[in-house]
Amino acid sequence: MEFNRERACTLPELPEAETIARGLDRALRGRAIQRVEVRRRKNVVAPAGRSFARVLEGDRIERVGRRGKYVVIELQSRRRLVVQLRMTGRLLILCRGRRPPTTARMMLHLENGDALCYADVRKLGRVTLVENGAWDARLGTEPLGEGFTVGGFAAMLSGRTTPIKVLLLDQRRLAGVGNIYACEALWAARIRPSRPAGRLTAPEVRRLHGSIVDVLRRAIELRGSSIDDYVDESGSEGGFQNVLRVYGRRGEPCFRCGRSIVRTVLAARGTWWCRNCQK
DNA sequence: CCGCCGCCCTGCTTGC
DNA sequence: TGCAAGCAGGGCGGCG
Repeated sequence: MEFNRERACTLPELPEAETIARGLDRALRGRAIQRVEVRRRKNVVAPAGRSFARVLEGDRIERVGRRGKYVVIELQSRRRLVVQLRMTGRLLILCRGRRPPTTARMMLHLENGDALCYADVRKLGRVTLVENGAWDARLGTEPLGEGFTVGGFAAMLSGRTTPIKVLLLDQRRLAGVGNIYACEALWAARIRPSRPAGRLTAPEVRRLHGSIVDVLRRAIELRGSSIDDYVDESGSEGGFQNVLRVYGRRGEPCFRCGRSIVRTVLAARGTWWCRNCQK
């Protein structure tokens, strides 16, 4: 593994969810679900009074997409499987006959003999079966969607005293940015993570908006960041961990000014930044 | 509406 | 060397 820095977890965020969703869409489009195996009930959520397995069996996967950090498996019945990977969740395609890992929590056995496996060492993730209607009402703007404008972003920050980094992590405002990409975007925009959100100047807001979009796009191109746990649907690591500018780099020189990167804690999250060039 | 805290979890790191 | 405690952290429910 090339990434060998101080311990900092990989949390599947928007670019990782996007990479997984694209891979699953290619592999699973049109496949029928023959049998559903729930290996750990707590990681699976069904609508009240419904059996998760019974509802899904016989349905067909129409496409796989993403919303924020969630992977969304859309079914022919108009139902959806919403997968929240949290810290260590993985969605893996197991080719016919391949044994699932011991951390497998849920399996969809498909008609061609392959299986989709939800695995999760720490058991914090969830697979939720959604019957119909909007499930994502509490999720905010998609940072790579048309709705994410400089003006909209400025309005989101306006009057808020919350540290800007805490606001970037709030999924009800912006859906998909997690700890890695919040740190990276703030470094790129030269903004101190603890700055009250509402006090950013207009040029800073514009810069940060651009950095968020840029960092997420580049991370998707490199198929996400793999630090501890993240792998895509085929078990391959991403490449963005090799181009991180601040995340996990405590004590190492800033790529811009050469000063030592520091780690502080903000809203109980490790925060890496440069004291000299992030103002 | 807002902010804060504890919980869920396991594995790695730290300290004695 | 061994073992226990501490830490990591996204989302959510509860509280003030």
